[in-house]
Amino acid sequence: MAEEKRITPMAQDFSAWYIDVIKNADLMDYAPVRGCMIFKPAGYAIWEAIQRGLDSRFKATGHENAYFPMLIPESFFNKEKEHVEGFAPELPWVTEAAGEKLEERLALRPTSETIVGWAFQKWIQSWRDLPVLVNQWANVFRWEKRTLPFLRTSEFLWQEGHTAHADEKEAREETIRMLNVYVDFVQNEMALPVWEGQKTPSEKFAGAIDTYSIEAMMKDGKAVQAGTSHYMGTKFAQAFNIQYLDKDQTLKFVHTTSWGASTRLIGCLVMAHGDDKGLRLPPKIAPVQLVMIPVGPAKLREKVLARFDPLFQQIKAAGIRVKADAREEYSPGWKYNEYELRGVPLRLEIGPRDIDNNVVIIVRRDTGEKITASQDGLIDIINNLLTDIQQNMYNQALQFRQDHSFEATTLAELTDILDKQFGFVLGGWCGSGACEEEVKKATKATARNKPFGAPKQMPTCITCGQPSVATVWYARGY
RNA sequence: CGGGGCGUAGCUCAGCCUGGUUUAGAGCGCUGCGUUCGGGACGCAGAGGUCGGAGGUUCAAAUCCUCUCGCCCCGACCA
Repeated sequence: MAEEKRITPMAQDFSAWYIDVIKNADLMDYAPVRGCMIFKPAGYAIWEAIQRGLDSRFKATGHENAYFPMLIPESFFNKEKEHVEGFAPELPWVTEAAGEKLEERLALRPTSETIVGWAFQKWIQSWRDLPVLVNQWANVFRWEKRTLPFLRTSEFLWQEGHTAHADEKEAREETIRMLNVYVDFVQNEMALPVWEGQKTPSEKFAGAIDTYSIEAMMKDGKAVQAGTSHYMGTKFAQAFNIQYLDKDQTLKFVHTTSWGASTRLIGCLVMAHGDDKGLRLPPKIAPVQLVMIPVGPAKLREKVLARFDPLFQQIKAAGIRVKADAREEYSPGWKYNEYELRGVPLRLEIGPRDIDNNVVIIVRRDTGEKITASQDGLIDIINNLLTDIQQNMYNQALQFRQDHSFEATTLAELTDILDKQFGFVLGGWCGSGACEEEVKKATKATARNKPFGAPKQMPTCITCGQPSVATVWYARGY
């Protein structure tokens, strides 16, 4: 028997499990530079699916794609104090080109507020120029001390939306609109429930007035910020002098927003849906939704393929992302394991007996259930199954989140819950940074966000017992 | 940047402590041929290494010493 690809059980070592899954599912490879990674085709295909889902939503809300340069002059960062303090420590620099030292060194962008601000200043003169609604798909660099594939890498891919508006009201509406776009995408396509809410001041984006996030729960109970949306007020407008002449004939600063989601969504997908057999992809995201595998003895192979091929064409023509794997050098059993590892939602087997009975065998990745399905009306059966898997995966993730959501009224309770059960803990917060800091020191958990529509209002601060100004989710995060 | 682990075949590693029968090995993978094929098949024959790099010790270094580069995991910092 051949050596099996082995995945460390999730319960034994979650980190090892994660690395095993992404390696065995062939999503990535390590790169020669520390903290950088190669997106292999299977991993990049997931990113493309995410891009499609988000991009169509951005277009539908009136945004256009643009592209700004990756190199940003150092002086740009010094124009906004909080921004530079937030990002300076993790910037890689270009200091030399064509064999000569540069007069001003250039940062590899960690985000593009500065260079977008510079451009907006040139583009905006009149109230008629507003709003400006652009998005870019790009790579950015943040030299983090510690890296983890997809979740935290020195270079990552993302989209960043940047908008400029005439007033605060409009800009704030945009901020929440885009937050809701992320909610819609992640919940409906990635089958992941999230808590949308506002970040506490200490967790804000460097340079923002208000930061909002969506927080998803991984299977180790940790939180991942899966998307963010920021209201910048006029901070960047003042830093880059983005002013317009309003209808009342006075010069005014624009109000800007930015919002982003990155390739860490792929890590979310793995950690929130995966199991000990490997990846599980929700059908709407899965690059391959159905894999077809012919089975049976070699002498009957022609008979099988004679039905297999037209069936494949029929399924493909119906718009289902189907892959046929009729390779003879791998046994069916090997293929079953391989595609389970890769997270393909449905597997279809067809052999001589099935052909005689006018059926196929369909196996669900989410439940492992084997279904004998008639070849007549097969397309409807597949489509219904895909819909059902999508819903089931969401329900499973929601159930998991409910099972790992708690509430605490004291720091001792919070510590106890996080140590014994892991998950998200709802608690009150008095508004002081010191209390947040204390929670962090005691539990390594942070205030993830102040959720909209919290399940319950917690009246007193978990740390100091004073009346709370907000109810927050506390959790350890990635 | 601290702590730990590790660099030997494409991959996972053994060999190192105690230097010399090792002509550097194993399993998987890879190539060729044949047999198999309903849950990770098998036989036979092959290809593949300046033992991460640089110095040093020695008659002799994958093995001992020094330096260096890099990777992974765990902490402090972050999407």
